[in-house]
Amino acid sequence: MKIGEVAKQTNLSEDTLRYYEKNDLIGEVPRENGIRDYSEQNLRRISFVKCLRGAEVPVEVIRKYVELVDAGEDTLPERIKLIEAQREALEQKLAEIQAAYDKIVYKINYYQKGGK
Amino acid sequence: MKIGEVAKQTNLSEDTLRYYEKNDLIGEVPRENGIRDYSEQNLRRISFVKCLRGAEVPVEVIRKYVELVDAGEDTLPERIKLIEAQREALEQKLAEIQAAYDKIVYKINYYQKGGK
DNA sequence: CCTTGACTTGGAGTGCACTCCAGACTTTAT
DNA sequence: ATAAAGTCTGGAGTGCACTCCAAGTCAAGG
Repeated sequence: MKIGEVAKQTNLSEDTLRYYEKNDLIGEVPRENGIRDYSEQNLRRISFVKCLRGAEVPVEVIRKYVELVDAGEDTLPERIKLIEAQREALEQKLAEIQAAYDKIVYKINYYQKGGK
Repeated sequence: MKIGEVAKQTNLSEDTLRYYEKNDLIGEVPRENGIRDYSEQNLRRISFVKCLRGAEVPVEVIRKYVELVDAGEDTLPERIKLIEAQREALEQKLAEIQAAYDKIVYKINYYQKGGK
């Protein structure tokens, strides 16, 4: 699948896809006459990356993670460590967003009851 | 309360506090001989701003909001509109982070059961 | 054959939210 | 009185994650 199609389907820009590739987030992308022809592999990784990026996991963290994956099985403990750290970070971010959300909902109710 | 103290208590840097002020996020800050002496008002607003920023609500949105607040009561409908939009944005972000979180937890379990 | 459109690269530019700094002033402690 | 610690301003610098661009290649249609 060529880059235009992938961009359309994932809702990522072509530039972003190239940027991810250049930063080793999606591994090797096969070419035909120099033109990218994304594999299923690539597509799965793109969707994984997109998901993590949606939660603002930094590019550098994702890069580190896929590097470990590609380095083979003996990186498992390290991978788990990395991913646990991210889990905690996400948990905290969830809590923070929830807090802001609550504050906002409270304000809406307050307003609608005719508060100052 | 002087800036150093505020910084310590809020865990924001002094630079960040000055930056927020310059960008009209916390309103007027009284001075004594040119030195900031934050009021209770100021402190409450700082904590509000900090909360929203923790959820990555853009500075510009917060600025707009406090501008409306300071403009008086007839901005209420507009305020509610703004805040509702943010509520939706936060809801979506919550969902995205939850999705990433789930994917990550899944991977951890997978790994710990001895997956590839 | 020639144009059109999708694709390539490397590198520069953008926007956001800080973050740091120089040089000056004040307040506090000795 | 003087040194040290805290604060001030304006402006420059940073890091991240894109985003845009120029100049070129390639394949398909008229």
